Amino acid sequence: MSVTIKDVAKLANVSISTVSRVINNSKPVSLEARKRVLDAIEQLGYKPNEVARSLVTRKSNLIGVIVTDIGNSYIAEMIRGIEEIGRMYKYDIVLSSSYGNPDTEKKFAQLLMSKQVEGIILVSENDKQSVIEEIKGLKIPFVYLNRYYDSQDMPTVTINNFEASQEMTKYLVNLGHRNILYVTSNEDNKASLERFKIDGYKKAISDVDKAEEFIYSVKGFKPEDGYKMGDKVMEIVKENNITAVFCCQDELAIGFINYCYDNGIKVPEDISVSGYGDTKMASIYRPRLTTVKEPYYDIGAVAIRRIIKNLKSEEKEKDHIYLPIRIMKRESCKKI
Amino acid sequence: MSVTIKDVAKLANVSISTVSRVINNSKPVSLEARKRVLDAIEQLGYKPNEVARSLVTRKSNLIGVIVTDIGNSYIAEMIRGIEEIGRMYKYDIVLSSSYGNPDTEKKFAQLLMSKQVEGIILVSENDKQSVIEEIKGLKIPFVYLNRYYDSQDMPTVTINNFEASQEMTKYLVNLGHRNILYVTSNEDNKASLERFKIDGYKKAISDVDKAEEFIYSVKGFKPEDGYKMGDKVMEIVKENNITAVFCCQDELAIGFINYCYDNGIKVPEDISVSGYGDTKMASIYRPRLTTVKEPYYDIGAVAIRRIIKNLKSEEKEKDHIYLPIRIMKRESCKKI
DNA sequence: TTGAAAGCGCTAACAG
DNA sequence: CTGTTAGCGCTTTCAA
Repeated sequence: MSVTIKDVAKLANVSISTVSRVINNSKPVSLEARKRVLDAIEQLGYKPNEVARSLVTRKSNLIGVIVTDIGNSYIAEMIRGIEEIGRMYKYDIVLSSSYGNPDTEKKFAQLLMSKQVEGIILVSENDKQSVIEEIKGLKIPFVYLNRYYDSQDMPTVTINNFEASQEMTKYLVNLGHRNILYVTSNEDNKASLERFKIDGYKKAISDVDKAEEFIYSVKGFKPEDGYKMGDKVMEIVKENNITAVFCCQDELAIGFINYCYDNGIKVPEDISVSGYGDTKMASIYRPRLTTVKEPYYDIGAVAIRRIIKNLKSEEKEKDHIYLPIRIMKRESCKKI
Repeated sequence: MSVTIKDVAKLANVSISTVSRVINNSKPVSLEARKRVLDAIEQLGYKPNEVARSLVTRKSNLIGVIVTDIGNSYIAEMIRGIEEIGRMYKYDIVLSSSYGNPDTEKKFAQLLMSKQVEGIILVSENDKQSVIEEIKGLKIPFVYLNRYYDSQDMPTVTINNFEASQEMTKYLVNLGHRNILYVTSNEDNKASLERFKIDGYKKAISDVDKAEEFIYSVKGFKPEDGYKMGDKVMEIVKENNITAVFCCQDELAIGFINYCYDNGIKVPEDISVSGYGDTKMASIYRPRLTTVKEPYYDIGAVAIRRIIKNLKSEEKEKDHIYLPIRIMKRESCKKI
């Protein structure tokens, strides 16, 4: 069997309490005893059993992370932030993928609870309030991350979508574009963040003479959806002399550029296209995608820092934390 | 505090042993008692404390996964496989990112041990034997996954790189290419899997009349590296009438195609380019990348299944498991 | 079929 | 400064 605190105590000729004390630096121990203990630990290769420790301290040093799908690069990026910062505070993360199913999200939350995780970060892509309620009921620190939907009075960390969208539109305007098509998705859902983005777009447009609003709504956020919308979008583009298409997500933008590529339409020569998110793809793809940088890594990092802070201080902070965005000026949008 | 087995026992008017028995179905319990217990559990919303359970059973139902960087899409894909299959067997995964540092890998292995993980999967990108030795010394089931380096007598799951490379080369030959440049990386390292891939390439070339070997070696595996090699590669291409470039990794291929894009060289019209891996990018990028599908999801899935099998049966299986590959015939390579 | 009791490995009073 | 002891919540003999 593996070596326990008892073995160390015996070898060092002290009681297990003393060993515990030196491991945790919880109480003064004579130099001499400490040395003997340390030697014994070294000699036996002793590692405290964290499970036993957790049982008594009720601290597992585990944070549960429930995500939709780690295959999404933006989620992977968030997890990087979560993991890296968590590590700094000696927290490990246990990962579960819900693949978007709210019931699975709930089930995982319960599962994680029974593993005694100290906090939960939920990266969701749906707007089911019931999941949030369930997790809130768990009475452990909790941060909710959702790229698509808004959740009232939830601890979360996001960007200011109104400003982000406005900024991007302004940038396009500065490039000389006047007829800019904003492609939105699921904007009918009241919880959708799209309403802020649309407002930001509208605001920017309304601030400019001779600029006109054009909004087109599609279903879905995937590259395929961006591809499929191609025909219709190009129709609108032609009818209205549109020179720039601002897509509400990078994936959509890339799908649309793929459509353009396949149909002999040159980006940005024939039309400028911008995205939103700055997923990994955006900078590797050609043409490099002009987009809004939503700082996924930082979002994850701040989320876990919040949880840890909460764990330490018991005091709740304000619910929303807004992180700054940046316009990534790349090749897919050109001056006209 | 949260409800414990005692509370359930009290409410159900039985001893805690009985409660334990019904939870675990470990011993017969009278129908009547069982019902009372079940009711009590229901009523109190009791969930067993897994930490306490682990302490006595020495089963944590946790598998430790150490990866280089979850930001690599192929690694994310492996993790998906690991997580999804692990879940089926009620295992949770705890994730650590080493960012390629061998010492960190070792440290995490120890950390995971103290959390009582039942097995470890290491997704590494270096060839440090010492890490493997360390983890082997932990005496828990362990699978080693490495896309770049070969590890003798390690439990692992891979593809047959010789065959994969041979297949791809054959495919290019069938497309009509005779002068095919194979771009390798780090081939000087004895542990590199490149030697198998190079051999596969050579074999395929030598099987064809009028086909000649061209091998170019670069440093690194990233898109940037693929980009940087562009000038030199195009020089070689021109000198030798090369019509196809077979890159040893997708990332390299994409970087190279980016170079081509930026320099007005059309792929596949001017030159065919193939990759290796079939990372997520390969099918989204334009032109869609012709490549070897290395089944990352399955690799992860099989890896954890091995661990679980091992846990159950104590018997060791053979060390290497080979998964089948596929040539993904897409747009970046054309017939000539 | 059931309950009492002994731990799993550790921390944290408490007494000295 | 140190040792003894009582648990943490649960599983598992052992007797009944």
